[in-house]
Amino acid sequence: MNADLRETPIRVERPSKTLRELALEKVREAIVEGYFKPGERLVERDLCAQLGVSRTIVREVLRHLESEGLVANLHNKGPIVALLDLNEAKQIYEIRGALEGMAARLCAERRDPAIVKALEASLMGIRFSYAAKDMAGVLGLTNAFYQTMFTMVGRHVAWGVVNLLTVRINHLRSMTIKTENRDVEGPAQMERIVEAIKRGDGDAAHKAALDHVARAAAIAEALLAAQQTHE
Amino acid sequence: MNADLRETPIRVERPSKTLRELALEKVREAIVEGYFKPGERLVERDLCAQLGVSRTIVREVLRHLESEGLVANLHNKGPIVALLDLNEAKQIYEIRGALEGMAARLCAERRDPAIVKALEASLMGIRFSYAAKDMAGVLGLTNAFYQTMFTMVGRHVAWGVVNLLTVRINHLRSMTIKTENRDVEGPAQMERIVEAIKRGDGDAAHKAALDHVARAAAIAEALLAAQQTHE
DNA sequence: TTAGGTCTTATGGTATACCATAATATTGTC
DNA sequence: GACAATATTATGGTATACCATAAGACCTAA
Repeated sequence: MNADLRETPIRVERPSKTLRELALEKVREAIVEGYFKPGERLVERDLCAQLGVSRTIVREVLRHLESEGLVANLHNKGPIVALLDLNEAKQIYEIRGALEGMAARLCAERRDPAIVKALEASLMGIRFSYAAKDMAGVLGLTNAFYQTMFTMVGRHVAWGVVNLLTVRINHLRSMTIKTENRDVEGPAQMERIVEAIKRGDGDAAHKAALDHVARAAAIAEALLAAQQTHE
Repeated sequence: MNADLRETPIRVERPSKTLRELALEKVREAIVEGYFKPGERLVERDLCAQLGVSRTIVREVLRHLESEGLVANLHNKGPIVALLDLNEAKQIYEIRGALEGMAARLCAERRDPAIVKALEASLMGIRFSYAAKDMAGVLGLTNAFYQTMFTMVGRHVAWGVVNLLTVRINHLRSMTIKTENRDVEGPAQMERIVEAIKRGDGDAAHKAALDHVARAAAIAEALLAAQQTHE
């Protein structure tokens, strides 16, 4: 079927999602949003009761999330929500820096006004969400910002990698975006990325992206350190 | 139990692997080694018969491999060994470049003779394997080379990412290492990485790592192009 | 009160059953 | 021989059963 027919109004709809797919989304979101906390046991029979599905579904969901790094399976403890120590968090920020820097550079070199427009739209939405104190919106739109960066230069594999890693530090991210002055500083840093992309400066875009992630990593490190001090 | 007792000689050994863990290793290896070919259907009942396990085990293994990107699950086709097109392969090489470049730089900056020694040992083994026409050895030791680079600077998360991606292009890699002159050129390029690390030159190590991956990507692209021409 | 032994329960590992639907094979008609 | 209709088989989706073992509760003796 050529491209012309792909969008035809008579096209048969994609089948509904399986129970397993729905359950996977639910559990992943419950972990990412903090409903299930790091270190918390994920007892199969409890999940069955909560989700209203069989153990087959639950086990398959757990296998998937294990592979994604969101769940850890310990031989004498059963599955738990994966913990994330400071060292791992730092490494994740570092990898993001390497890949987001690469994507920013490619965006700048592409010299496509559509990219700039899309990024500016996301950034505007981020500012708006901050103003409305909508932190879920801030996170979601920040994801959209980066997804735009990666996908508009055709890097969906790298986006997949970044996405998987970012999900693992979502709790940290939801903390860093709330720190004092981050509502101003964060968007300002992202604007520097966009400006560099706008003027086609690959090096500057790369550096701005690295700086932004490095700053977020520093804030996360301070938060984790404070958290351990208070315990 | 404090750290002193953790390494005690009376410590109880870790339990044997579950059937699922064993099956996962088998299927992953069968895919990576080419026993199951890209695009080939992975019929659950067939896998049960081949592995000698129940559908529960097989399904959980498939879920895991799906998450790793080695298996694709299509709604009207069932699970298949994931195909890899040229575009995705190129992106994987690019990501490897970004991360391996980062690791090489960190190795150089660490200025640790143990790193150089370990890398030289892997490289020697690679050369020896080439001489013995042991391609499995070449692949394995190349993995060891990079695993050393990442883990000796404490980047196990990045190594995990690179490993997952590399597994997806293993078939391509087993082809690129066999191309004419690659037995000389490959190790020579890797030696440039090691030399830069030895003299503590981060920029040079970074560049050498990027060059090496870029060259491998170019060879892979040529191979894929030739493959499509012959079809 | 503590420690050891015993009993009970919780839980993950693994297998199998059943169903719905898609795919394939077969049959009949033109 | 081609095509449509029908029957059969293959296959993934999902649930449940059963087991072994670990964890926890409880009891008893010192």
